[in-house]
Amino acid sequence: MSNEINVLDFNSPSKSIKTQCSTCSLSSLCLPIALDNQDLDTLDKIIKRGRPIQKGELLFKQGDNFHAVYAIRTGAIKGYTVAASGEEQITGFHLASELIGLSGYSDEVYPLSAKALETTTVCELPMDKLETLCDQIPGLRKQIMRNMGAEIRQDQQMMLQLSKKSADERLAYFLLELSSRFERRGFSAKSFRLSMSRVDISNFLGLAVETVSRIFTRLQKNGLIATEGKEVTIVDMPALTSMAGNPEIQPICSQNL
Amino acid sequence: MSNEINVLDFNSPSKSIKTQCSTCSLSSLCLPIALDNQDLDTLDKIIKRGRPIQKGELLFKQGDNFHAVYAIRTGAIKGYTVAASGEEQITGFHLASELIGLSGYSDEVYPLSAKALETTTVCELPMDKLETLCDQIPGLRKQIMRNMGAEIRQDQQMMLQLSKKSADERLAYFLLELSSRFERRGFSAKSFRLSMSRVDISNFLGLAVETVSRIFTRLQKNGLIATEGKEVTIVDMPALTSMAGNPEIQPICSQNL
DNA sequence: GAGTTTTGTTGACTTATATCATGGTTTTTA
DNA sequence: TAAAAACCATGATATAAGTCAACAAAACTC
Repeated sequence: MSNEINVLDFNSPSKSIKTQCSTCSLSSLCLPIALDNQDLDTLDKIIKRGRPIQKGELLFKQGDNFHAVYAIRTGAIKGYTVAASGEEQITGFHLASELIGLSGYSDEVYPLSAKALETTTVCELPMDKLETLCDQIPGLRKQIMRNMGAEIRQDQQMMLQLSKKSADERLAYFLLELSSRFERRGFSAKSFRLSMSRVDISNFLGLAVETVSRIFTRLQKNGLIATEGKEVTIVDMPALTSMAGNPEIQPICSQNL
Repeated sequence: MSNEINVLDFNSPSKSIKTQCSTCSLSSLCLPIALDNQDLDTLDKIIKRGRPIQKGELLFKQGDNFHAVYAIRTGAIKGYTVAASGEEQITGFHLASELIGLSGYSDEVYPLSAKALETTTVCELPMDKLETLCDQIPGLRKQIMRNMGAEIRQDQQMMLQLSKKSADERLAYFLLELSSRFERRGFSAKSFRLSMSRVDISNFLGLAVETVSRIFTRLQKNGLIATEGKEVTIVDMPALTSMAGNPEIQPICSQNL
């Protein structure tokens, strides 16, 4: 079973484990970007590669003890917070090569839950080990702090979207932002699959599902996009961009959180 | 002039500088919380204490080269991002003992501007020096990462507010959150001065000024608060709390960003 | 692969909040 | 300290987006 192979990988000699990270197609996007071979090797040793988590399963739950951060290898994760009153707010969608969980750092517990949108595999970085490494490898510490900085920047960008932009602008922004993230990963910027439901999108954007649905329909009628279920094709990129109101889409950064 | 005295302080022998941090009334809230005397001393040496900045002055500007983070000693700062389209979004108000600027870490430039809401004094922590210290003092590194984690958590909390809560709930939340931050600093939780304008509040909360104004008036009529200009007194704390919809106000953390 | 559940679309109607307009305060500046 | 500017309050009106309702189309499940 692949499960056992993973476990074996984890316990095999460092050389073969190192191959894992250094041959990983995400290596230029994921954490090790600034690390030399020896540091990579050291990092490799602490990474746990477990069985894939299925759609709907939780990677961690709001309030859980903060014990690890996760790098997504394949699949997609949604992060969401639940208010005391029960309202849920999706705080972000996380794709392959992105890190999730660092916000647990401040409180020793995760302030959000993370749920798989499809079958997903992750690299688990246990905090106790990562802490030690951070103090040994300055490059790693920097990389992680950059990551956190990027998340702050992005969340604040989202605050602007939520409080100042119209429904149209928000959805256009959402599509463009996804497009740019797929492109960075070597996928098509024009055609991709939305792994999240319309409900998830509407929740994330602070809109009603019906509104999102209507905008999707209108975008199609106006020839800006084409959709077939969850498959989206951007037909008129300039028009979509102008509809988003000239957004700053991910202004260069080592990580898209 | 006080300006020169500050410069002198900065260049005086370490013992006297150390006194600065260790006698600072904010020391239990600010960065050094987890540091022993020797580490405190080391940290002290890199801190620049410049002249106060006046109301309306910028501490740094969006796009500026990221060269320092700032701990606020007295006064208040607003942080805000400006979209390409010109809309401004206030991302947070920062009070004494809080840190600002860490989000610049990811991009080498500040992704927001920071403007003084009143005359404000800050401790400047130059990044080049702070970087080095982070690699020498694990406690300092942890403290800063906690800080960043807290800011992420808080921004995501704000996303929920902006996308799921009514105008009433947002304003109630805002007042309670400020109240709790003042209390942590040893000030009254019931009575405090809003250093920001109604326009700033409305911008932060994603509302029109008029809406904020009306809610202030209504809260007074209903006996939940009393106001006199920018002075606010919370009269019926339970009612205000229930109006906010049982929010989680700052669930314990070493830093309020 | 028929039935059940979830997800998505569309229309009619409502509502919370924005906008516009005006006047009164407070603060700043000259 | 008078004039200007910025800030705050309140009413009347408009509108973007929410809610409710009904149905269509996927996606599970037994």
